[in-house]
Amino acid sequence: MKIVPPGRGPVTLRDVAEHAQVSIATASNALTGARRVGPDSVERVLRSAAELGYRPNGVARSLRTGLHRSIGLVIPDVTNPFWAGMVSVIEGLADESGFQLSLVNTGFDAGRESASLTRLAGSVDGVLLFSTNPRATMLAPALGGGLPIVAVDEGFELEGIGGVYSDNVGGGRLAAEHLVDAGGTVFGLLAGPASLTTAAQRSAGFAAGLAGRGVDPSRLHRVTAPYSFEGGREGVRRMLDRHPEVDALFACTDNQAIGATFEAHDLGRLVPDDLLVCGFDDISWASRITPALTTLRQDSAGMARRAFEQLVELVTHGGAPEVTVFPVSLVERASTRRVTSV
Amino acid sequence: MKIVPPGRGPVTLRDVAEHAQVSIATASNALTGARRVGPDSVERVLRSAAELGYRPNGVARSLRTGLHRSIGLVIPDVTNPFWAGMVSVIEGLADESGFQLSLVNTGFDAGRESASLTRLAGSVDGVLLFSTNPRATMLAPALGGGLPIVAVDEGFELEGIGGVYSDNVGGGRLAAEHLVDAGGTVFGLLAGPASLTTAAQRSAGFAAGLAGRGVDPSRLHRVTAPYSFEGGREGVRRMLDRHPEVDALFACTDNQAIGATFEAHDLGRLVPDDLLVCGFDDISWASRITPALTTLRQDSAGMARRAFEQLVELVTHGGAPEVTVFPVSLVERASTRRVTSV
DNA sequence: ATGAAAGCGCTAACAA
DNA sequence: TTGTTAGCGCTTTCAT
Repeated sequence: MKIVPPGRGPVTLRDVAEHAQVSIATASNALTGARRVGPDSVERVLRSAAELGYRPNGVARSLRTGLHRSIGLVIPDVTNPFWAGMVSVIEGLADESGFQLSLVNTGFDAGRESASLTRLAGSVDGVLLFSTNPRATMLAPALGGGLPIVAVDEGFELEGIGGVYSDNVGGGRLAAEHLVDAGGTVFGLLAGPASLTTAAQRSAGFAAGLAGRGVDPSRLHRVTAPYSFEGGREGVRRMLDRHPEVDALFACTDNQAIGATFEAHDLGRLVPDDLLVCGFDDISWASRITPALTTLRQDSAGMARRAFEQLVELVTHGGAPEVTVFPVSLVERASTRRVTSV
Repeated sequence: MKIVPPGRGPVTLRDVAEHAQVSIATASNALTGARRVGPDSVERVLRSAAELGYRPNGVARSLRTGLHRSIGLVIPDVTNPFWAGMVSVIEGLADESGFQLSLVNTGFDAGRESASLTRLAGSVDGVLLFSTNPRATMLAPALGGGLPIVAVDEGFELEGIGGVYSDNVGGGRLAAEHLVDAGGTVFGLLAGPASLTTAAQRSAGFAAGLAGRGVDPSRLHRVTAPYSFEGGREGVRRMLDRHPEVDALFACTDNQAIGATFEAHDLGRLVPDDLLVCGFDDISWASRITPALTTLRQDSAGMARRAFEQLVELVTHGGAPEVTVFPVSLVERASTRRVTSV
């Protein structure tokens, strides 16, 4: 069982061919099934390969075929539970399909994003891009190579690449309507960095939703903060400092919403009684904290799957890039449910 | 600026050489600095390369040199904040050193772990293995290839591979002593799956610590549960169901401890007054929940850095594998601080 | 200091 | 159905 050849390194296709008494081409075809091979030969080749412990050299194969069976995953922050969940789903799918996953964590740095894209171009067949939305021109070099890209979650303003997004505008509107219905009168919007399309869209949807409910713009106060727990803490502090009359808060992200909830608590403001809070994402921690967080659920698993499948499609059959928008749904929990409700 | 050649694909070294009027070998050497090259040639080559937009083909280079400038990261669950944090640190270091990162998420499946190791063997220079601890024999094929491996966090019982671990036994002991000091009288141990070395070691340390404090073994009750929030919930339910007299709980993981805290709350047991709770890891959520969780802090960033550096050392200079053990420290918070303390 | 050429392991033309 | 052979793009002897 351990016939691993003498001194030298790994077994090559040539070794297998010799051992099976066929040409190297036949060995290759028997293994890959690229063209018909006599049943007897195929049998011998398979046996030899197993016996010698042959492992095809992927690098050589890549050099020859130009394919890598590998995709890149460019993400702003693995530490964020929302993205971590999607990474997990995508990794599972990639593994099933025999693709490797090259992970890049940009830390919201647009420079790293474009740099990694150019670097990945040489070693992956395509990339799933959770963009920090750098100007498209920065990415021209990477895209010039015709690297298939599917943008996910965070929008990416460029023609010719696929996209999988949530209905962020609709979600923002739902949040606004819900907060009004729950008894909010003065509204705080904890937006994300301006460069993030999700932040821009959710904010826009929120403002539109309030307007639709007849809320005067003067009753909407906006603050910008990073997409993180600490961002939420710090953001809400600024918000309540400047506008203590705010009694309903929409955060563009659950991370922020949770941070805001804790900070509000530390500032002596009870959620939901003194402050209604609504987040976005529905990460698992949203339902764990007290009070449980009302939020807009994104179908992250569905988006991850769709994005992966579309990328594989682009890579293997080279179809036309598509854009898919997933609906979001309101998940009502304690953070917007006042006991003293009407 | 856009002299990218006619119709065909990417610029090759040959193109650069021709443009610079030197041999292909000289072009290579000018670019990599492998051997001395006349200053004038080096100048021309560099200019040509820049002008043509030359990007070296990493695959071809790998085939020739046998190096990939890529490392594998095999982890049980990216979704777990503790591991996600380490992934983030490692990714940053890899990027700095010009290594790519191939991520594998095993989902605690030993089969996937060994399968991925064999697959990675062909495309990375080494791997950081957060093992689910399959029998070492399963991995023989992967290791036969002489693939450099550094085990991290979860121990891996095999000679000849590096390791970076926390002092899990010591941590377990500290937890025991602290819970005794905080007023615990009957102890619950929420252990992890038997296959995980961290679970085994922390449990052993905990039992030893109790014994050291003169606690009779009959006052220690043990339950096994997955390393997850839900595992913690479900585990503590079983625990309190069978042994309602338990008034101090040690969970092998913060995730479990937090789940346990919430479940205890739902069962009407106040933490810390009815139940002291101590976790392990010090993930960021530990200090966010109410009551804030007492836990054993691991130096995850330090471990990640050490592991990465050791792996790079093994890959580039092939030194001898080492084992490093990091100390852990008790972080005392509200979950073990009774108001009615002595 | 430079060039010519071999070849890493594999797949895909082209022949037979 | 099978074999022979030409490279994929690069690094690296071996000559010069």
